[in-house]
Amino acid sequence: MAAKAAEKLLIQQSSGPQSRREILDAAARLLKTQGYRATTLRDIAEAVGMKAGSIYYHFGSKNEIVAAVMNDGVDWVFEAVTSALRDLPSSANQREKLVAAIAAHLNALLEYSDYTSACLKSYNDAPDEVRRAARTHRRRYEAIWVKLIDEIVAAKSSPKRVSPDTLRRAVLGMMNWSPEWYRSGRHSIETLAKEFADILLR
Amino acid sequence: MAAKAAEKLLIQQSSGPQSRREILDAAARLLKTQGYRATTLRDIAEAVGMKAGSIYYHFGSKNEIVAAVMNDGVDWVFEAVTSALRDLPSSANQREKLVAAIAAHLNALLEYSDYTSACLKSYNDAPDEVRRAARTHRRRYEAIWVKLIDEIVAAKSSPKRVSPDTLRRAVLGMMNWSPEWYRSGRHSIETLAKEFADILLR
DNA sequence: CCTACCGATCGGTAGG
DNA sequence: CCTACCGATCGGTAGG
Repeated sequence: MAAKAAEKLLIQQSSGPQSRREILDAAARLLKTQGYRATTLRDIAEAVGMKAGSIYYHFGSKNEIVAAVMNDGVDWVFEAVTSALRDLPSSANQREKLVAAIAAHLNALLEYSDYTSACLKSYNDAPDEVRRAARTHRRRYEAIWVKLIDEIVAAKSSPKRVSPDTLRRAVLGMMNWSPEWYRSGRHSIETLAKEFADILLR
Repeated sequence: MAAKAAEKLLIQQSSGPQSRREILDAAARLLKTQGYRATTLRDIAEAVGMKAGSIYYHFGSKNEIVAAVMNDGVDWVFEAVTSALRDLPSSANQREKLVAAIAAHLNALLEYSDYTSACLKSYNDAPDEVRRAARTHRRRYEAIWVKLIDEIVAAKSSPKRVSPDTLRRAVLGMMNWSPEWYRSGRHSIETLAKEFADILLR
């Protein structure tokens, strides 16, 4: 009896880890456009062809889904920028490093990763419990920019009288504001990265 | 009978325009911290010591309140930047104009106007009907920055190879991202404005 | 993984 | 300006 019930469950559900990822993909896509409050479990369920209650077979709560999306989103852009810097020749100068980092960040945010843009869009509206979970990831990512900008300032490649904190906040602001105006196809991320670097460097 | 009912109404309500403005003030304060979806009519009503249904004595809908806040918020920062530029001596150079405009914008966004920050926070989550109403105001405001940045680029005071569009989006991004990290008292808007201008100018 | 449902809350309305 | 209420919708649960 119990075995038969278990068998029935196996037929009704898709392969476990796969639908988990499908749910996160759908949630990321909805979160990046609608934000935390407007994205309902019913929206997510419908996007993956499920009923609302079935989501709880894969996740314990809406916030667990949102937290997973946000953490993955930060980790994704962390990996993108880290590997972009790692792939640079050791002869690369400050400007080339900065352009590579900006391009990788913009690419994750604007083209590649619904997860990264979902995090940016939803972070401030998510409850404290979710934000606390994401904070560790965010700090790890921001450390990349602290180091990069500090190096630039130390090498006197940045404008005089501008503190490292302000310079870092400026570049993050320029980049993270871009979803407000960027249109895929109409703008080139490589060109934007070079322009942003030209603004920031002396 | 009808006169007596009207008299009773007059006793129960505060003076009309005043509570209208109180409602908008409360809505602006809630919208700037919680955003469009999380700000409920019950929140707004409670903040002004009313019951939820009574709000409809002053406004036709939640969206009417939100639209009024957003339009006022853009008009406020428009006036702040316009008068800051007007008050400059005619001998003012590009850098002084840019610093004045940035300081006025940051001041409205970070210190003075709940309405301006409410608009920034809520615009993307508000329904189309509200955004359409605000769009006219936003375009009028953005025209200030188009003109200012175009003048700077024409005077060759900006970095080479950076288009006016990108330079304008960069400064707006730097400024509009500031609510993410700015802490009143710990940062000086005057200092920030000068640093931002130093980043943007050659 | 679905059906059926719960309590809470939302924007808004009727009637006074 | 309040009381009392409406239909819709939310996150979440029980039971299969």
